[in-house]
Parts: sequence; structure tokens; C-alpha cells
Amino acid sequence: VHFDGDLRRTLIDAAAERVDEVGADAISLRDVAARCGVSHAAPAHHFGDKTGLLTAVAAESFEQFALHLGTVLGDPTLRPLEQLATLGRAYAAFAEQWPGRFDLMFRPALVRTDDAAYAAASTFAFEALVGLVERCQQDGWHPDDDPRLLAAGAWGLAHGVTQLRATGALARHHAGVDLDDVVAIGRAIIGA
Amino acid sequence: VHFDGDLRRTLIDAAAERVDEVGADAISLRDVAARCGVSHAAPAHHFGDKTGLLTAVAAESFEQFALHLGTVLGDPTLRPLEQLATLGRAYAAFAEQWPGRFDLMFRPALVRTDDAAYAAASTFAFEALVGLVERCQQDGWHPDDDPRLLAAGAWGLAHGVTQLRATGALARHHAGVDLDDVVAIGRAIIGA
DNA sequence: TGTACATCAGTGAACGCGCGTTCACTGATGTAC
DNA sequence: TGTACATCAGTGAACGCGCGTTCACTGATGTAC
Repeated sequence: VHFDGDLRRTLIDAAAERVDEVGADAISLRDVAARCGVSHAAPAHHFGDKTGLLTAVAAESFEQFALHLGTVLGDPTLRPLEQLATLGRAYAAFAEQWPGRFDLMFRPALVRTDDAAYAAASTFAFEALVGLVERCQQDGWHPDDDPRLLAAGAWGLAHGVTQLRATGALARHHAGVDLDDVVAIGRAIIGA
Repeated sequence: VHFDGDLRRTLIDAAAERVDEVGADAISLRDVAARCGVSHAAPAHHFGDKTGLLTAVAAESFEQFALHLGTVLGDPTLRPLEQLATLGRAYAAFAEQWPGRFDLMFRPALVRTDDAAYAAASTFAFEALVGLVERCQQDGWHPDDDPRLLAAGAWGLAHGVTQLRATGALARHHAGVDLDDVVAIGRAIIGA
């Protein structure tokens, strides 16, 4: 039997775990390898170099992220604008649960962002958002605006609030920073 | 004559310059010291350790940032909502001109964010934003919402779009990413 | 069934590196008397 | 005006560190005949 990519899997999982624990900057190949019970030269065999491993982690994280957000989309019990609000909550919730992965996903200095899997997951998520925005527009929300423009804005809003929350910047100036507050902030600014 | 803090000034300036050139993660005390024509142990004398220097750079950058944004505020030729849009443009423009400093300002792993100067500049900027929001509300914009909630939302929106733009994430899915497009995205989502 | 060969995942030792920090020191400047 | 002392910015040598990468290798597995 051939366990093709078995160690590869283990390495990605261990690296992702460490990224959440100590941050993408503090990761070392030697540490990850040791935690997999393998020599420190083994990762090079599967990923070439450190950036290769981090790229694999980022790509897989983005897939998980897209999947996580996707569970919100298309829920028939929610009207489109409610889905948008719920999506914002899910965005912040993901960053809360997997802080290192979320950070890594948006750190082009550490990741080869032209990686096929990474790019595919990113595009998939954005296009799903555009689809939701179009459904919101059919419900009368900003019906005359470019859906991609609105999608970019919604993304930016969710991303910014999430990031300010994650870095602690928001907490310095605003009392409430739990997920309900995040949604309230988003709703207020888009007037929904 | 006592040139008190002369080298201190030089070190902060050189460090800020290098942060923009190579990124906050790639900075080394030895490099900064060498560029100031000084031994590599000199920075320790003024800043204690590396975090001390980076904290000084971040604090000063935040002051510059607040000043930069402040030039927009209170312009009597612009109505409050126009000021808000212009503020968003200035936000993104600062990150474009000083990418490393902007990044560093929101990297709590590299900076002692409880530093007095850093906290003061951050608070000053946020409170100024709250003031602008209140003037917008007097003009009929979301008159019944909590101004701090709206300010947090406006901040998040500007921050997120700026960050997605800086990391290249926005450019992967949206055609236009210049400053006009940034403003258009912001205007669309807040319906202004 | 058995032999020869190819593939390839993982080893472990070694290399070389720049780094932050420490520390006893020098030498200039300022202060007390 | 001169002497003794204190302060303090900056030096330079040394320490110790973990790191990513390289490379000849071993040994197991799969394939051809």
C-alpha cells in the first residue's frame, strides 16, 4: 500500500496548528518536523522550502475559510441581506478561531499567492460573495450599483473590522467587540 | 551644547525608512545602526531592545498618520460626508506612501501597544473621526445611530479596503484599485 | 518464482549565517567646591 | 581659575542561538523481465 502524501498531510496540519499557536512569523521548519516525529530535512522533500509549506497551509486555510463562509450562503430561512450580516459574523468568527491561519492568508510576503490552489479558493469565495450581493440587489438593496463594487466594499468592511478586532485596535476605542457588536457595527455603517 | 536625543532621532528615522523598504519583519538593529554610522550596540542604549525601537517608530508613525488624516478634517469647503469620503482616500493614500509604517502600526506582536505616545495618537485619531461622524449625523446621515458605532464601521471599512489593496487581494478580484476606486467602493457600500 | 534495477521518501551530519543581547571600557561633557 | 568627581552616550569584542538549506546516504517499495 502506498501512503502517498501521508507525511505531507501531517506536516500541513502540524504547521497550521503551530501557525495558530505562535504566529506565522515564529514558525520554524525544524519545530514542525520535530512535532511530526520526522527529521528536520523532511519538509524540504515535500515543499521545497519554507515558503512552500506556508503556501500549502495558506491555500488549505483559504479553502477551509471558503467552506466555513459557504455554510451561511444559500440558507433559505434567511433573506439575502440577513445572509450578508451573518456572513460578516462568520468572517470574524473564523479569524477568532484560527487567528494564525487567517493572518497568514493575507501575508503575501510569506506565501506564494500565485499558487493555483490558493488563487482558486480566493476566487471561489469572492465570486460566491458577488452572487449573494446580486441576490441582495434583487431584494432592492443598492439595485443600481455594480455588484462587484459592492462585494469589494462588503469584503473590505468585514475584513477591516475583523482585523482591527484581532489586533486589539478596536478594543482600545470601542466598548463592545464580541461577534454581536461586529455585526452591529457592520449593519450600522451599511444601513441595513 | 547638548544634542540630547540626536542619535535617537536619527535611529528612528532610519528605522522607519527601512521598515518601508524591507518590511517590519526584515528589520535588524545592526542594519539600522550601520546606516546611522554607529555601532550596532548603540540602539540598545536609547531603546532598550528591538521592540523598543519599533515601538518608537510605530508611535511616531501613528502621530504622522493622525496628522495626515487631520489635514482633511474641518475643511470648510467640504460637507461632512464629503470629508468622510476624503478621509477614506487619505487613509489608503498613507498606506500606499508608507506601507511598512502602516503595517507596523497594526502589528501588536512587534510593538508595545500600551506605549503612551502610541496610545495617545491612536485615541486622538479615533476621537477626531467620532467628531466628524457626529457632524455627518447633524447633516442627516444615520442620525439615530451611536456615533462610536458608526465611527468603528467607517474605520473598519477604510482599514479593510486599504489592507486588501495593500496585500494585493483586492486586485485579484476587482479591476480598479487606485484611490478613486477605493473611494467609489466606500461610497457604494455606505450609500453616500 | 526469482533476480536486477529504478524510484523515492526520509535521514543525519554539517555548513554558514545574521541576529539580539551583554558587558567592561573609553572619552567627552557637566557639576560641585 | 582649577581640581575632583559623576554622568552618560557610544564602542567593540564576544557569546550563544536557532535557523534554512544542502547533500551524500540508506532502505524500503514497486517494476521489468
